[in-house]
Amino acid sequence: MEDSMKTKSFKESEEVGLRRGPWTLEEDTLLTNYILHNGEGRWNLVAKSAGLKRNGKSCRLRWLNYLKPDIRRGNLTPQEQLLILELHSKWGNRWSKIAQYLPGRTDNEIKNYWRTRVQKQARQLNIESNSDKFFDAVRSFWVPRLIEKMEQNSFTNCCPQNNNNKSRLPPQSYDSTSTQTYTDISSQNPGLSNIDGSSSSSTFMPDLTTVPYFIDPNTIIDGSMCNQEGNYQELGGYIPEMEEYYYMGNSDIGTECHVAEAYEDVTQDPMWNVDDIWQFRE
DNA sequence: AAAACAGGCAACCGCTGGCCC
DNA sequence: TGGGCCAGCGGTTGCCTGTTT
Repeated sequence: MEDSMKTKSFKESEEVGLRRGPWTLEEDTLLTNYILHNGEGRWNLVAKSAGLKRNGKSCRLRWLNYLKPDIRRGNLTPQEQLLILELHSKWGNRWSKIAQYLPGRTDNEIKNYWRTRVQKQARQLNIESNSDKFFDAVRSFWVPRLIEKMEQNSFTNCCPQNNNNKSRLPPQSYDSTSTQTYTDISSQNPGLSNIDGSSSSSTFMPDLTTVPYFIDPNTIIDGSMCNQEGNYQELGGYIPEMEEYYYMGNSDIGTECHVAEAYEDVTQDPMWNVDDIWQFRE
């Protein structure tokens, strides 16, 4: 970005007395209270009416990315990461479109995740993050590990008797040449067809009948989740085009619901081991 | 203990398209 | 039809914080 343009914008903001930079608690409160009482409406009007010295754009961004009550914060779950990988393979950098499939997550958050985590992994392999080679690497190594994490988390967090049992499932070894199959989510969700309208043939998604989606990190239990009242509910995701949630059925969970105390932060894990890196660097 | 560095993320920017007059 | 306004989008920047030296 040219400095001259930046300077111009900055001066323009200053000339009309608009604030920039990080939001204060007071500003957050003003904006939140105003929107809760009056709705979103026109953002420039919102900014003025709420008594904020911000432009409408800034208010909109702050509300949508931070203040909105249904925003989910915290690390992305393996399920969400899988979905992002899948959807990005279909749509590329269409962050807002991808965000529609991750309730409570913002396009900004997903974009940041991609740029900081995914592109970092690509750099480790010394390949372009949008290249076929990188997608191959993701399919062969990253996805299986995410699934492994999901299974481990599910196992760790389920069933009280298991929590007392120090043994763990043996780590599954995923061979990149294995015939493990992944079912295209688009075959079950019309809204997820490829951009060109075809059904996907090279997607990352595991079989939906075995993998839970949109697990709340704080309420995982054996492939299901507890609502705030502690009641069990099955996992699902929101399909914007159909304006409905889909659910992962066939769960033979008991009715007792236990909230997991901790959730392993899989986003910090390196997705490749040394062998993987050598294989893709040759 | 302090400086340097790196990573994460909130916030900004310009561009685009839709709507209205 | 064209100009102005606005919302939404994706790209980029820069600050803050944690880690390393």
